[in-house]
Amino acid sequence: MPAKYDICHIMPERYNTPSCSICGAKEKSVFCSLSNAQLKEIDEVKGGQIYAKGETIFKEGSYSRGLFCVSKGKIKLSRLGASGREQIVRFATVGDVIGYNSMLSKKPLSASAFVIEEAAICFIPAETFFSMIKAEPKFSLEMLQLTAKNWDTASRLVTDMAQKTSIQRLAEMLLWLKETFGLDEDNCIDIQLSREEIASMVGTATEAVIRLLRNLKEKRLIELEGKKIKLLDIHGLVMLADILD
Amino acid sequence: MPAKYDICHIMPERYNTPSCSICGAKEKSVFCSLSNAQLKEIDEVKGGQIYAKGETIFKEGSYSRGLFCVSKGKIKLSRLGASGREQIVRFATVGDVIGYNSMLSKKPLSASAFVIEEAAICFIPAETFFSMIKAEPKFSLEMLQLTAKNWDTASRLVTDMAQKTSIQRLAEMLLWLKETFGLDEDNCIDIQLSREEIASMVGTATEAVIRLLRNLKEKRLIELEGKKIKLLDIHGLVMLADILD
DNA sequence: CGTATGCTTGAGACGTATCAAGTTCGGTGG
DNA sequence: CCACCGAACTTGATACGTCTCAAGCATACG
Repeated sequence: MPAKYDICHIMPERYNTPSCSICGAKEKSVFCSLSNAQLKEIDEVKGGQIYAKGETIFKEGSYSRGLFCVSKGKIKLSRLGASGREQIVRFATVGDVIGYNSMLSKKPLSASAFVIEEAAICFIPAETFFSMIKAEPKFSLEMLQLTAKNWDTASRLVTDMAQKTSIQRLAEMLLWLKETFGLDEDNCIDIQLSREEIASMVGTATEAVIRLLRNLKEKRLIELEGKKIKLLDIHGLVMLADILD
Repeated sequence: MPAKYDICHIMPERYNTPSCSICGAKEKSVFCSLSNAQLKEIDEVKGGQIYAKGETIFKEGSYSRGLFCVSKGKIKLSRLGASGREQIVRFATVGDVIGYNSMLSKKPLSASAFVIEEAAICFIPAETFFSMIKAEPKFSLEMLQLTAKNWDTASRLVTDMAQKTSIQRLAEMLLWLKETFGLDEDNCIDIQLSREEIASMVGTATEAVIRLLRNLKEKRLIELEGKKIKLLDIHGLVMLADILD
């Protein structure tokens, strides 16, 4: 894991932070309901930061006194299981906010955030967040809907993890990655993950992932070329993931 | 599954609903931050209902245009996996609110709610809820913290389901039940679940649960007497669940 | 060019699901 | 109150899936 800079969260701008009002992430994020004046207010207090691939944005167990907004890049959120194995619980990309859970509960962060693809991330202090909540009910609602959606996704994951076989989970995860990061012009999932990282999503061993990927390839559902995964038959993957055949 | 009454949610009072201001659930719930005037407002629009053991409060796939507040009783929230197997994702008891996720996202309910122990439940319409959010930022925050906590719990469950062996998951679930429902004077978990229901939590077959419970008994961590489960060695259960030995 | 890292393959052991009996429990009606 | 019935629970045997370990192979990088 290369960690080129050692960085803490409260930071001078190394990155020339774009104003929230022109940030591409705005429209896709919970902040879209805020007024320009309120966005200006955030601009004045936020910290911006560029993170290289592999860097840590925050670590499970520490505290967050604010929220991170992803302006660019791809992030994985994972936690350490009891045996020390990594479990990826969520991904974040442009427009997503992360790290707010700990700020809300005032409890330690329950997951770590690592950069998968170079990222630009802004940090908004808790006080600013809370004052927005007070001032703008629409924003409250937006945040509520977001957390509700997250808990929904997570509880769906619980069912999947508990009931599906590993190949079904793998199929499911590929579809999830497709939803989150999209496909490139070749129908390949637009993110590069190691087999180990895929294993940490599926909840299995890397060896198993390799065998299962080959299995999917033999079933002509996917095509493999290094780390690139091309989806040949999305419907087939859905069928497999849901035992609908 | 006895279903003595066929009931829809929008309901005349069959149950003499207690006023929110004197309801035992209030202090333990998100509503504690509301003023007496606001509670009165809820009183005027809410519907109250008694549910017998086994009854359905709402079903996965349908829509909720409000939120249910548990005034009394014990509820399980479960969803159907792809193979049609039940997966319990959460429990609710006095002071908990359920069914709000669908109201917020305007998407179908992602879980069903069944009564485990006779329950009294109030229904608060979405419009009232939203007006409270607008009027009372403290309440917004309370709700946010709640949904955040739920998503946290769920994501912890994901890791557990993916990584732990079934006996560890069982130990974990017993501890979870203890936290949720407490112990009676005999150190028995204060809820009666069938082996099948335990299986739906742990994510395994009922036969496996039986064998695993016996295993825990042989390890002198629990004692069994019918459906009652006595916890002999809580620390031991924690150790087992976390592989810390 | 050599070393490290990630990837791939194989063989064996373990855990868990499944199927097929039995047994006990709880409620109902005679 | 007892006998009966169905549901829930328990047990055993077997098969399958998956993890682990061990080794070999490809790839990336200095």
